[in-house]
Amino acid sequence: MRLLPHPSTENIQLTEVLRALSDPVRLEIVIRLAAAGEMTCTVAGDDLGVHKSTASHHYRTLREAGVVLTKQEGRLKYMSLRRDDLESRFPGLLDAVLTAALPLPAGAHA
Amino acid sequence: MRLLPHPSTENIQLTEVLRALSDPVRLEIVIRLAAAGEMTCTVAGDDLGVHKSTASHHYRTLREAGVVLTKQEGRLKYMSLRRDDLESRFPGLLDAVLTAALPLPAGAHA
DNA sequence: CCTATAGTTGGATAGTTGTCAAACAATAAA
DNA sequence: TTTATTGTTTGACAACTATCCAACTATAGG
Repeated sequence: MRLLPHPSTENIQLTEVLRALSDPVRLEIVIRLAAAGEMTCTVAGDDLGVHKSTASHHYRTLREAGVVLTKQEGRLKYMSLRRDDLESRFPGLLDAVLTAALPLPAGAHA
Repeated sequence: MRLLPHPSTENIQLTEVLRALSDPVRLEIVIRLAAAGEMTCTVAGDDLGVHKSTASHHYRTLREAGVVLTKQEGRLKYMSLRRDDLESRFPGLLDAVLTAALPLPAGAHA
């Protein structure tokens, strides 16, 4: 099992995180990771409407911004949200973005 | 007093807000507005290290993203954060960004 | 070894962005 | 009316971005 290069928690920059999340394709990937937890690039990038190489660039952007953690096992690469790291660095930020991005669950009352 | 064109609250888009906030110069402007409330463009843009025309473009970006409200009085333009609009549209988002962007106040205990 | 799978890399391209400089517009004040 | 102030617009330009396609790498399985 190999870990790809990532920024350390204290080196995650706010503007880079915001920028990473500001692209609709990347935001969708983050939403999927939030809902399903760890998943391979293929699954995360399924039906995104972009070429696989484009998706690959987005994976890298998310990883380099410190939003996701990527580890390789065999020929698969697993991505997951760095929830704890982001929460400790920027409390409430990821939750606020996910709340804003997700449709309100059915049955939720205002 | 004239109001410049702004997106309505329900038309504020998450990705556009995130993108607007992802530039260091614009984030600094937002931080100043959060600290001092309404202020003129000149004051908001003082010592940003960019040309005034560059700052002007950033004002427009913030306005068009729905982050700030701009009204003209005489030859001055006053900008203010659309805190309530952003809070109702994306609860907790602006606060999380400001908390992340601001240095911890002296005397605050972890 | 051969083939399929998973994902990255590099090239090309079209569009966007941040920046400055210079000119402009609009209001206020002398 | 003339001048100063406030901010925008336009043009230019370099840098960056999102995208696709084709080629590539690496691992797994026959």
